[in-house]
Amino acid sequence: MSDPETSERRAAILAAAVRVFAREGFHACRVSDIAAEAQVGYGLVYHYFPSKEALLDTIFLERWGVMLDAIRAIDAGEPSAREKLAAIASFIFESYRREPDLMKVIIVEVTRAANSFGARHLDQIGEAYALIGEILSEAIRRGEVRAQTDVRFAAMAFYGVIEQVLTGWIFGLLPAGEEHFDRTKQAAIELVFDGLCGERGAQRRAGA
Amino acid sequence: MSDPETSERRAAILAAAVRVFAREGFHACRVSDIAAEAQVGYGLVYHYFPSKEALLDTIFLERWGVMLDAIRAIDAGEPSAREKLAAIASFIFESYRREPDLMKVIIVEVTRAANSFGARHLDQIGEAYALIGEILSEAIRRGEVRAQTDVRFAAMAFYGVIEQVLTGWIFGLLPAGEEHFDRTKQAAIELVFDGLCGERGAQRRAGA
Amino acid sequence: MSDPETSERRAAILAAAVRVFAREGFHACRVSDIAAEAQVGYGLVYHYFPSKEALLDTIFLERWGVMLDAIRAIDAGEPSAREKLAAIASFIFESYRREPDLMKVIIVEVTRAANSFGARHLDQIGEAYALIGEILSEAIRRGEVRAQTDVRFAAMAFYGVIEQVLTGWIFGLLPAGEEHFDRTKQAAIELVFDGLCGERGAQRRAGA
Amino acid sequence: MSDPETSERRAAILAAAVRVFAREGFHACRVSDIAAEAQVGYGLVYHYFPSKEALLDTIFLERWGVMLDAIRAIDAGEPSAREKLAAIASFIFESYRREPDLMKVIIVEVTRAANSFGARHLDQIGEAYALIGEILSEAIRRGEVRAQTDVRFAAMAFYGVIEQVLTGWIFGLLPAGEEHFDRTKQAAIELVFDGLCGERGAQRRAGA
DNA sequence: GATGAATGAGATTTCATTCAT
DNA sequence: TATGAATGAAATCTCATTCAT
Repeated sequence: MSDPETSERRAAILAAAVRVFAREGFHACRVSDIAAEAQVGYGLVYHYFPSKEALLDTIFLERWGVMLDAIRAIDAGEPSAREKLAAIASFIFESYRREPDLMKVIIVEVTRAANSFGARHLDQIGEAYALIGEILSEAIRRGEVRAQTDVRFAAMAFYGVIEQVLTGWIFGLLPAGEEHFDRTKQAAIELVFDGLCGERGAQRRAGA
Repeated sequence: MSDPETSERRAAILAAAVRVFAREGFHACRVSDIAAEAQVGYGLVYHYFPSKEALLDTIFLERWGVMLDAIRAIDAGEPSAREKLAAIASFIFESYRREPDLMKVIIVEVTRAANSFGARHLDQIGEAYALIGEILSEAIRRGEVRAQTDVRFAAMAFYGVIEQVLTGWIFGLLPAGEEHFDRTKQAAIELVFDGLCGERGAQRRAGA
Repeated sequence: MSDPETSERRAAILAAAVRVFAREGFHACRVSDIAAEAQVGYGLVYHYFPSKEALLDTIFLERWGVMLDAIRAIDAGEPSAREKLAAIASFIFESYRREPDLMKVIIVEVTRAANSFGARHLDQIGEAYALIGEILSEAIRRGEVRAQTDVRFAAMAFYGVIEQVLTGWIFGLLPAGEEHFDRTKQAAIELVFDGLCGERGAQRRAGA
Repeated sequence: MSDPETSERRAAILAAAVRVFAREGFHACRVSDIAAEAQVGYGLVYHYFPSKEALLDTIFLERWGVMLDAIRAIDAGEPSAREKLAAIASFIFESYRREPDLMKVIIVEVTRAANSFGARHLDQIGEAYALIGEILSEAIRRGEVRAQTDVRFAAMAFYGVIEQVLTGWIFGLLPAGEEHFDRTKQAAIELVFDGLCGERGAQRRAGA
């Protein structure tokens, strides 16, 4: 109860920070905006977090950790690489559907911020690519995926497709309604596995 | 010669801004850093540009315009969609090879900056996706690409793969030596057209 | 026992404040540092003292009162001015030997702090000079000290010598080991009474 | 002219800082008070000085350097130790007469500030004592001063007498009018050389 | 054109103090 | 008594921008 890590107010500040970072951007917003959004005095923000940066670090680390765990669980649970990647894409798209602000903050403020937070959390970011890469390596061994595939490239490409779709949603360049999530997830998997002109993959799925 | 748009000093300031934005980030750097990099007094920056933001706007608009022109030219010149997209990927990778700082700035500071420059230049950014989308629409009509493909999605996915590779180079997560540019370009096209498990595409190219 | 003035915790807080003020300085330290040093919650500091300033006021007033009492007792008890001043110097040096932190705080944070605590406690500080001055006035009447001596000046000079020695110890500019206390006390009295070149005084004492 | 070290505005800021530090104390005053006193925007303070602390450092170092130079010159120029110390006392008292605020700042905020500026400038402060100590060592060799004198102690005591007189003036505990400077200087030298009861020294001077 | 001194709004952060428990 | 979460005034410092030269 008195553990500061589980304080309700702390959680409220974190949630407010997500909304404010998403709405105004990390650099454009002020700590007092976050405090106001959380309906607390802004001194309390500094009671729980040493700095504005620490807020974003905490948000990212917590969420990214959840994603890494999810990827590991998927890797352990699903049978084929195709289903694994589909599950990963599902998880990320579902994350966006449920918490678009959080995903926006992670992508816009961390994942591409090569000069600040991205550089700081490179290990965490790279870990995601590595996990996806391992799934692909295994798929090559099983014959699921072409042998000559560059695993590292393919992992990044797969993640790039997903992140770009998210970016499209964030910017309003791609329709984001409920009905699109599933279709887009399917399309992403199809693209990565079968390509734009691969009838075989399409047929295989049609027959299934 | 006396056209302020073509002044040598102006160009030096712009080039310096690219280097400094790439090195330190737009928010972290100071106008005086840019002036120092350009070896001019920082008052001169304000002689040529109304604000720090205008520098980044200018950098982005100029370069993005060149890219849009290139895409249009490629669209007009190449025979097949595959070759068109290959040429576009080539152009972008080549741009990075020649001017990595410039591309880093565009991707990191503009293209994903949903709350600031990205939002400001959404029309320009969207135009690129639209052009790629048109290439794909045409390809569907010609039967080059599966009919059921969601063109908007596919355009973003294609660009997402490219941007992610660039991001990998920027972060040092992907090997960036000279020899990788071509191979990666090929892999990107192959992935998008043939997918990870499409032998047909690979064979087709092997036979060519 | 239940008198808040004599509470054990209160005393612990006061003692902790002395250590912390001595170690970090009044301005540089935080109330929570004092509470941590006293091993109490920092709310308790405010239970016993109305403010951080009140802590220093209490420390100073308490100790300075002890010193004034001691001076008065010495004045009443010792026969000659020389012995009186020697006893005063002894008392102060002894105070530093036993409680260097306390004396450091009094000198550094109060006695010379012309814009804050020094000004606030000017009456108390001046009282010490006045008492010493009275001893010297009496000594002049008795012929112990030169008639033309400016008593106020001499009192301050005497105290100045003592305080400077303490400052030297505080800063580590003067050797502060046990063996130096007595020697320094003698030297201070000799200097004030006999000066640097007065053999007579030295001889007189040697003969005694 | 354009040397920032000799800028008029910079000098105005420094002079204003002296007045404000003297009037309100280093900790109690705000940088904006200094800027207002100097009649400049407070950004300019940071144009010339990196921090509020740097202002005090600069003030101290500049002035203390002048004093050390003066002491060295006096050491080289005067014949006897008595005259040397008299000249040093003169110089310091004269400094206070001409620039009481400056001397107040140096004594109150630096020379006794064991936890902040005093500690930072200990070398400079100690150098003054060392120079005075050398004068006394030489005086012992020449027989001017008792052989058994502890030089380090005596140097600090001498300086302590002077500083205490200054403190008395600062606090208004000692009369500070023009006519007192000379008398006090004489008294300080007499005290240190002849002591409170040394007729010999007094006679010697009376006869001179 | 070119410079950099000058400005001041505004941001982060600290920490003495209050107060509910 | 005792605690420490909560508050917010206030301080330092940064830096984009202006402007006199």
